[in-house]
Amino acid sequence: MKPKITLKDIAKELDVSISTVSKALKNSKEISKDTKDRIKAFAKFYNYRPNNIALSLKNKRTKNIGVVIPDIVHHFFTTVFRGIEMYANQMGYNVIVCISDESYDKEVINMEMLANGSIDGFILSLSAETQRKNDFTHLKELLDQGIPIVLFDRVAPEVACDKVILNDMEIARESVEHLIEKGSKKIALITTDNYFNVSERRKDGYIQALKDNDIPFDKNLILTLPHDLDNTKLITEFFQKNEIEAVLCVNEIFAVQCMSVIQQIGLKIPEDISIIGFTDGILSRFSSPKLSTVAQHGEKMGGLAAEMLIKRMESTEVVEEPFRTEVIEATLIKRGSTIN
Amino acid sequence: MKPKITLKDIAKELDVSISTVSKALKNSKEISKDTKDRIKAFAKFYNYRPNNIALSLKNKRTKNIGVVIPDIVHHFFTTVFRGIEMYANQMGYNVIVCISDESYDKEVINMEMLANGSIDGFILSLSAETQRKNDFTHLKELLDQGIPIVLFDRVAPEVACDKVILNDMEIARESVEHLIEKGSKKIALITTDNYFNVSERRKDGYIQALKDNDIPFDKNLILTLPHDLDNTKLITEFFQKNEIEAVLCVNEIFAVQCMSVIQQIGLKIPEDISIIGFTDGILSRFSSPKLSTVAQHGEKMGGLAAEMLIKRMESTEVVEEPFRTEVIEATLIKRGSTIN
DNA sequence: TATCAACACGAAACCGTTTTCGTAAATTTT
DNA sequence: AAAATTTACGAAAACGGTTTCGTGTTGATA
Repeated sequence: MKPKITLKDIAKELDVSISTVSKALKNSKEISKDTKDRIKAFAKFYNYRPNNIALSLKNKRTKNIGVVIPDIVHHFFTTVFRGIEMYANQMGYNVIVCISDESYDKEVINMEMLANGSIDGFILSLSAETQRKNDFTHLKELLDQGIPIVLFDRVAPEVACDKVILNDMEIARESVEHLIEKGSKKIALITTDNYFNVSERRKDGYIQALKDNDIPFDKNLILTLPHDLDNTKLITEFFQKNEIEAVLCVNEIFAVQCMSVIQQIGLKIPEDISIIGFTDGILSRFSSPKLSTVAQHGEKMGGLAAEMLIKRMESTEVVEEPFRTEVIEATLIKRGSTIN
Repeated sequence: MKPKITLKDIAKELDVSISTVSKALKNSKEISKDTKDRIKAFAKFYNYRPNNIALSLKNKRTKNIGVVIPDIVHHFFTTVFRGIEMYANQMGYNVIVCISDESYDKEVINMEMLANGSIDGFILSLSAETQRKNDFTHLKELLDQGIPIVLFDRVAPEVACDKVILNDMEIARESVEHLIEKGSKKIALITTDNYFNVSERRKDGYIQALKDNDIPFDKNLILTLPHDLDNTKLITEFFQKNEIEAVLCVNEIFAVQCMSVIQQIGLKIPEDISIIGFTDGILSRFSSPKLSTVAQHGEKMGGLAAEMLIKRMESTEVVEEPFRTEVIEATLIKRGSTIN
């Protein structure tokens, strides 16, 4: 076992001072070529690398980004994370991940933990509970301490910081328009009450599309499901009770569950019922028929969030730039569940 | 903006020494109750929290774990990561993630980066390229420096460290046995050449099961596919060329692609052909019929890896414990793709 | 009353860097 | 030859903590 070598070790070994070693390795012209060569050779031989922790303490920056997401076993968050990691890595940053597990407390505790020097800034998506409580004091305090935050997807207007969101309402409207174009009038929305603002924005888009096309809004055509469970029974009842020609689901799991139920009932997709989901994950790509879905471009979103954060962290401007909210344009991918 | 407060700030303000403040906050009995109360009140009021970086430098431990995985947009790795994060968090550790993207260079660079003080230990799964090159000097060097490593799933015998693996061969054998029990003899294996040792172990199990049941091994019944692409054409050809009664796929994507092709051809699952996949992800749970699959218990694996790592990191034994290789028992989940 | 322990605190070292400043010695300028 | 400048390096402070080791002041003991 050969433990890491420090400047002090080199200094002692070569009988020079620590400062000389430090300067020599940084190629300072204060040091003679001779000495520099000796020191560099020695350092190289023993594979010297400066200690990140010491550097962090000295420089008051860690080159670490804290990422707090509600869940990692979830295609959308996974892709966003990938985007963050790739951009951050490229810029020489490391990423510390905490999973809030949709819990307010975990979100708060994790962020406070990391905020005490471990990271230079945060990227996060609010937990369900945080949205429900509408309590953002933890974020505000961090911002107050001068720690930059970028919020993505599940954001809150109450928090003054940079944000990256999806044009949820727009794309939901566009999706419903697509269904209407295919001749459907009785269009259902299957949604969740978990992700307040995102779901809300999608619902608004759904309603807007109906309005624009003079289709009366029927609240019975909206089904609100608990998240991620097996909702087969509820969905079956829903389809038996209502004559439905098309469905917009706020995620791909609901969508494939719908498809299953519909096919079970003996109806054909897309001939009898068309379906559109959200999240272009593997479920959408490998279902049969393939699911028309809203691609949320998670990687792009993550990349942009990281870019905004790093830009702010590295900014030397005395007067700070105003906060921006960037909108990622979602794409409706038309596949077999809406077209033949 | 109120910047973080330090011991020095408190000391100056209350006109005591830094050491007194430090001791008071740690409830040292060296300090009088009076002074302690004053200091604690002040610290509480200004929300004092010790700086993690300073602590790390002093204690020579960061309470950070480095996790290096080939890919995050992948159900299995995601669940393992979740297991790691949960256990680590509970034990007061944070997790720094790097994605090697199946690249040897990224794996090496990321690990060297983190090894210079940022983390106390690693949990990793080898990148495809690393396995191909069979070069583990980067791991050996880190171990040599006294940095503990736990390898999971994609491991290498050449590296002397703790490991957590799946009983791949056993469960593959068991899966094929299940297919044989259902009356199948012409059993195909659809595999990938990417993950050398894991795939190899599964293949061994497949062959073993055939041998145990006196079924001749036919190399034409093994289809090797490139990873994660749309292999519909290759699969279709494969099924047209060979009379197949059952299939074992080394992941769930191949399995649902198979199911698609088979249903397209007009055959019934499981009546005409049975299918078993690996990875109990959403694809398996939401396909129709539901896919029989090998649950790899990723969370458990991650939790165990984290437990082994933390145990070793926190061990104060002078003479180190011998390295262990723990085996996670996979479970074959029987669903509609093999039974009615 | 001299001795001694207990008490309550401060000084300083240390973790591993960077960086400012000071200063002998060598070299150049006048 | 004296003065000024350059060269090449070291001492020390700083980042924010912890911890060891004094030390002056009490109060108790002999």
